[in-house]
Amino acid sequence: MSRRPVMSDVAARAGVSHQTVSRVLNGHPHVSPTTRTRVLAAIAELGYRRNLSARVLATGRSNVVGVVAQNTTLYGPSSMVQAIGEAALGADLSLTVGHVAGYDATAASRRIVERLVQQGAAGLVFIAPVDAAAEAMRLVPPGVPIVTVDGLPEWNVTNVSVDQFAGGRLATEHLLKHGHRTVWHVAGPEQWHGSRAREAGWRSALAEAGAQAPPMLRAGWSAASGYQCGRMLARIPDCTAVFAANDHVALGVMRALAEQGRRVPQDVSLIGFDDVPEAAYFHPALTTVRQEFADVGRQALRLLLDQLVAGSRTETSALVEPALVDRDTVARPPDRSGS
Amino acid sequence: MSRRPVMSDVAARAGVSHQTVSRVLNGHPHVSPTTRTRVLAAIAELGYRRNLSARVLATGRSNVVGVVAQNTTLYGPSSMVQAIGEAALGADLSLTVGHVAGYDATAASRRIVERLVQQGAAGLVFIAPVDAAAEAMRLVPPGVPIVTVDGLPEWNVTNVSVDQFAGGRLATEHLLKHGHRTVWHVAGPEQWHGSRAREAGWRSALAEAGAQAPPMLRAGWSAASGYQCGRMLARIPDCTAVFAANDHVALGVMRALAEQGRRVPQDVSLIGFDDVPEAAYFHPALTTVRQEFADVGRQALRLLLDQLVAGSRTETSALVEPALVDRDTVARPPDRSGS
DNA sequence: CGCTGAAATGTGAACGCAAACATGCGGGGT
DNA sequence: ACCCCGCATGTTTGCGTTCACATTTCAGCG
Repeated sequence: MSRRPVMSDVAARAGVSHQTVSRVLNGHPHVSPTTRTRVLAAIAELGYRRNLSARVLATGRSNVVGVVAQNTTLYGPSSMVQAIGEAALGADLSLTVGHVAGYDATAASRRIVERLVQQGAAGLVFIAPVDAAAEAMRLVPPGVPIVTVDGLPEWNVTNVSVDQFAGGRLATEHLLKHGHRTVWHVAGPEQWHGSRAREAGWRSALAEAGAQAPPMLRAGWSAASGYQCGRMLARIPDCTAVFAANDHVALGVMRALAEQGRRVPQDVSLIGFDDVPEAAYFHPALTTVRQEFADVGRQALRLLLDQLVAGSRTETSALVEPALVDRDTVARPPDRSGS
Repeated sequence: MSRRPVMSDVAARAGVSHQTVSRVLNGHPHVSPTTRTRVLAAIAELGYRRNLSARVLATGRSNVVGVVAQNTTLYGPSSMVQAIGEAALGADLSLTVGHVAGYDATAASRRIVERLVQQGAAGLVFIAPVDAAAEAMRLVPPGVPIVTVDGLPEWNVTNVSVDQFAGGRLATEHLLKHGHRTVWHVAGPEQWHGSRAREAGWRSALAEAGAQAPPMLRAGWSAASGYQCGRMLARIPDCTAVFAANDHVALGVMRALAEQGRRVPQDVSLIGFDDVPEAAYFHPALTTVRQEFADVGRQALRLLLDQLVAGSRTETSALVEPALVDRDTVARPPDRSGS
């Protein structure tokens, strides 16, 4: 018989009933040690694996949590997925990650959510830095707990994000503190909640210092788009301080600046966001605002777990504080007056 | 009733039998148009989703493929996972990704494989750039198709990888062609098959050109480790050409070189590997060997699909050719003789 | 007008497991 | 000696679906 062995095969081999096998498998009490070892031996000999579908069907419970993620090639999202994965393993949960492809995020998200729900996912984590996820979230049946990462407060679900507003302020204040009159901002894609929050933080810090906000440039998350913006900035003599959407954008800006002969940080100060591992090795080493992505992932899973045991959706939230990492790309502005 | 609706609920509502509902759901013939629309309406009204566990249990078939991946925060692995995910969505397969955490790769891989098998995965993709995966692979029951990515030929399973040996040769030859007497190599972690293959390619090209291989330095994949190696290299006046394990290592090397006042490419030529998106914006722009990760992912899924329809394991393999991307970090060696 | 057969629909079982309930067995208290 | 209780184990049922087969309906044809 080449068919995969089932519980009754094991039972027959061990000379017990299938229920005893079940008990051994689930660590139930009231199984004598000798029987247990006999059953275990039979399992090993047959190479038996229990059928999870049957188990889920019988119990009505599944310990798989679904993750809906997109842009998983980016450092942030991939770090979070990784962290969620590790945390899940620790909590004895299984993880199904749906990777939303780029072309049609809404349709793809839907399909993925549909699959996850049909699979009986016990809970869902949405890495939802853009609005596309919100719509797919509505497909989730009411009973299933949800946690969003980088979601919006008005979605009324448990959410965890880095406090990007605070991060934007931090970056801007740091530059201001060095004596820059104002700070330019190369923002990330406007669909991303994080970009908007950072922008708001930037404006807030500027306003608080009584500085006027220069026009904002719009980049993507890529070095390429940063480079484009950098070429513009390099032509603006007034521009002595730049807050970039993320580290890769900062890299692009830095490159463009260098090509135009503007030195960082002597002529222009620059600050990034994320603190990707290689940022410390840019030339010069990038001053940036660090996001603890792994921490976000862990908290997300913890909040999901809370809901799982509570048995219903709640709406607590967590904010992770970013931290400034001071390296070599921020200095005092060039002394224009020659004092 | 707050219980999730099941097929018979839909059937009752539509005034048909549960089997007719099933037929509609599965697109079977012999259902009259009017009944079909009635059933569809009932499904919509009730918000019915079919229970995938029950379906898998009944059919014995599952259309989920498992992916076992590690180091998913790295650009390469994450790109491949993403590509596999997109391809799977296109083939109407569901993907369960197990992310192996760093600390104990072997144990974690095992647990993940175990889960995937119990879940009834139809096939498995192992992103197996290190040996830890091989052991976990043995846990997979014989009937389940396997494809490895970056696996070893001696594992005797279908494998797809980038031809890293060719890549190593490509890089080395490119430097040699510019007149360098020899090429230094900062290698990646020796557990990774890719590192070893690149190293072999490097040695092969050197031997073919009659150049003597200088001692090899060992880095990780990180810019930090590249920096450490770069500090050594910067002190060696003979060293005019360096082939780095990957782009981030190259970045670290470049940084160390710059700190010691050795210019790239005037004093030292440098070549990376991978072509990460930001490599073009390093300063100077990095010459590198491009790996088409997405292509690898797609091919992996295609080969798995082939096995799925064939119904058994096969041992075909695919090799993806890397390509040299010529940018600004390679030049002729400095003219020592002063000619 | 009744017969044939295909189309449309229904019925019962099976998938592999766990939960609830049932049974047998032995030992301690009175 | 009796009963009761707790441990170890077996039996039955049901989870939600699909599959194989049974049944009904209805059109077409001799």
